[in-house]
Amino acid sequence: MTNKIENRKSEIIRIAAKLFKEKGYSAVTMRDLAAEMGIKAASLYNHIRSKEDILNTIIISIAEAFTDGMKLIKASNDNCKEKLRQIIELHVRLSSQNIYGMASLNNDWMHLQNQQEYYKVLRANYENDFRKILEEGITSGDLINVKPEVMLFSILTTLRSLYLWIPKKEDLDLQELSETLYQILVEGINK
Amino acid sequence: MTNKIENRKSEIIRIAAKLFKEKGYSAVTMRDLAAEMGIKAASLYNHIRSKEDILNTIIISIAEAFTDGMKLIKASNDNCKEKLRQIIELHVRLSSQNIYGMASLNNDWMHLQNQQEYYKVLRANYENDFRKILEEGITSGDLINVKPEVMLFSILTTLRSLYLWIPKKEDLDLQELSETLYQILVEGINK
DNA sequence: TGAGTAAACTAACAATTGTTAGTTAAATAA
DNA sequence: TTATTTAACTAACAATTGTTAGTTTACTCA
Repeated sequence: MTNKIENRKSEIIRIAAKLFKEKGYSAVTMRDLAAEMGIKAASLYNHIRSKEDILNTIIISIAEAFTDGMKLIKASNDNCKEKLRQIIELHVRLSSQNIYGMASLNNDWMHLQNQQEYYKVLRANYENDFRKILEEGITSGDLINVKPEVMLFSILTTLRSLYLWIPKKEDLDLQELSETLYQILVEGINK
Repeated sequence: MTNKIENRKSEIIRIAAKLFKEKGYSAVTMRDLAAEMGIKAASLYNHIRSKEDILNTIIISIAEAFTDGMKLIKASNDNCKEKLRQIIELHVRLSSQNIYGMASLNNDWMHLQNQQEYYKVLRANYENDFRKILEEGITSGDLINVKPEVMLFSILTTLRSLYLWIPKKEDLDLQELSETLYQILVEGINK
């Protein structure tokens, strides 16, 4: 059954993502990964094509999930601030579901070879969609008139770093986190 | 003269930091670095002790600069929001002065060996000082009553990622950037 | 001029890298 | 039972890694 192979492959990719988060893609050897799996390095190749193949799978699947999420938000008729709330929820959800993989997405995309250009297109499109939402908010008067590029940078880097922080809080309610982040990012911390 | 050695050593460290930013510490070989310097790999060792020595120098010097900056801010009698303004200015200044090195500080500290514990102490102290300033602001009623941990995470990750973004804007006035960031991070983007 | 030094070089090293080839043991399907 | 598949193994490879040893070139200063 292809199913069993896929399960084992998924397991390898999950463990690999964990190691990539701890040390970065380049510092993790196939022998490290194999040891963590309790097998020999050569055995990994029964399940995956190459080390880079693992990185491809990790990064592209998450990048496409963000693309899909943004597509839904874009298509809705909600106003700017409601869209921002949904973007925050999207990041909280995907980051909590891919705590390990988000590290590769943020820090190791430059080690992609075949898929690097595709990844960059997805990322650029995502940022453009995000920027447009902010610009609409400024135009409509919902948001303050500040350079949207700085807004985008500020909010997006916070959301992109969630993976570093979510696992530290076991008592964390994700919906509550989304709301707190909305408050801080959109309404500020000033009283 | 020690001066000439130091100059050449500084040059190596600067180029190394640039390469580390592009590919990460582990993916940069001593031959890559030498090629970028126009010399052979073995020649590097007339100036530096080891690859790790380069990383130590890059990371620790910046981490200590942040520690020094925070010490001054802590010691002042300014109120919470004024301290926040100064912290933002500190990050903008040090990030613009160390665009390459900030990447190592953020992403490659785990490859430190001798100095890793020292680095972690500096970082933990910095975060604690930052958190206390936020907690004082909440207590005094200057800031909204939201978990300081989430505030800290949100603001600090934005500031820590400045190095990714500052170089893209050549027309950027750093004082203006600090003010815009203060507005976004403290007062929010909601109108 | 001669001594000392800074900074490059060539050659080599032992260890580690990702990966392939071929084999074997156990589970599954006929 | 027999045949097939899954998933591990051993052994080895060519390339690359950080680093050392020893040498050479060119500049500085007494």
